Amino acid sequence: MNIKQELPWDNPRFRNWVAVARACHVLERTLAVKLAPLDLKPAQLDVLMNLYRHPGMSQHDLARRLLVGRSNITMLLPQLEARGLLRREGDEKDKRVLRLTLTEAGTELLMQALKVHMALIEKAMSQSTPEQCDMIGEQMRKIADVLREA
Amino acid sequence: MNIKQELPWDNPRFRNWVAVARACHVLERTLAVKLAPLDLKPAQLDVLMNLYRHPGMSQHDLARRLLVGRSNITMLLPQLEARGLLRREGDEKDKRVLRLTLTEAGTELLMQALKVHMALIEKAMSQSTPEQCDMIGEQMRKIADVLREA
DNA sequence: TGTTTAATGTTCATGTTTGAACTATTATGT
DNA sequence: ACATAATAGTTCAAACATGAACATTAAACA
Repeated sequence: MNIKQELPWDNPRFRNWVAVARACHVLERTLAVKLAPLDLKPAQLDVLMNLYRHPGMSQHDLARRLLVGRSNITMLLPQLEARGLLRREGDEKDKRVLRLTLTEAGTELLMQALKVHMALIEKAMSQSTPEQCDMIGEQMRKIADVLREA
Repeated sequence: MNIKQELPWDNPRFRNWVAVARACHVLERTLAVKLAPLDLKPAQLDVLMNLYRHPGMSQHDLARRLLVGRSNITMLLPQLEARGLLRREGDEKDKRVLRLTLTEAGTELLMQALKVHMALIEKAMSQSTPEQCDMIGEQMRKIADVLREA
């Protein structure tokens, strides 16, 4: 039983990744608080953002983009649909799929939420130079790619 | 109604932060899968890690470190205690607080889990140079600091 | 064509997270 | 000392996420 392996805390990659995870966590929690006045949760904002950028998405596509299960989407959408923020319409060619689109009200609310989200991110990343910021984004995209193959 | 504000997707800080959040999400999900053989969830691993580094912590301190509510800790600990991974002992001086420490078995399991966690992080960050990696960690710590005051 | 396989979305049972109300204990202030 | 505040931990109900099993529809292929 070799307990005395090299401890991760001595490893820069480990320590630095822990910092990434913490920053993510803190920002997510802060965002939840700031979105509360709009009666919107971060997960719901993610839905609206994706529908704005990719109108006509299926629920399956949305689930894959959000990295959650399909059932999660099924549970999530009715609330938003009931609030008139999005529409679900059956696809003509493939009767299995439901096509998702934002309504006017959904777009409107999204824009308000984006102001909040944007302001928070601006504040968070205001310490980084544009070059640092771009480098971070580049590395993170690589990480996501590497892991999706894992 | 000025819908045509500058859209966040044109903003480098926004796009890059989205990449950070995605990378975090993917790594967390992957970690959950890889920890499954040890019958351990990421949240539980976080507990063990913190107790290893800060033996004798109170539940309140642990909750603050993990950025979760106190009740979460109350729900989380009994499972780990029942598995003999940690001990909860009342403080002598302040009868309100419970002091937490890892058992031998807890330390043992933690070491195994850390190997898994470490390997995953190594793989994820293998694309970054040490300088890039340190820079990322540094920026993320700044972000956490900035937001905790928000 | 007819049969098998795969894909989409839903349902449901399970486990997790959260915040508010509560108990017990300690600190503060008069 | 005594009343008031604050703190540590628990309980509980509600919100949320997850994965397996299911129904419906489409694709593959014999």
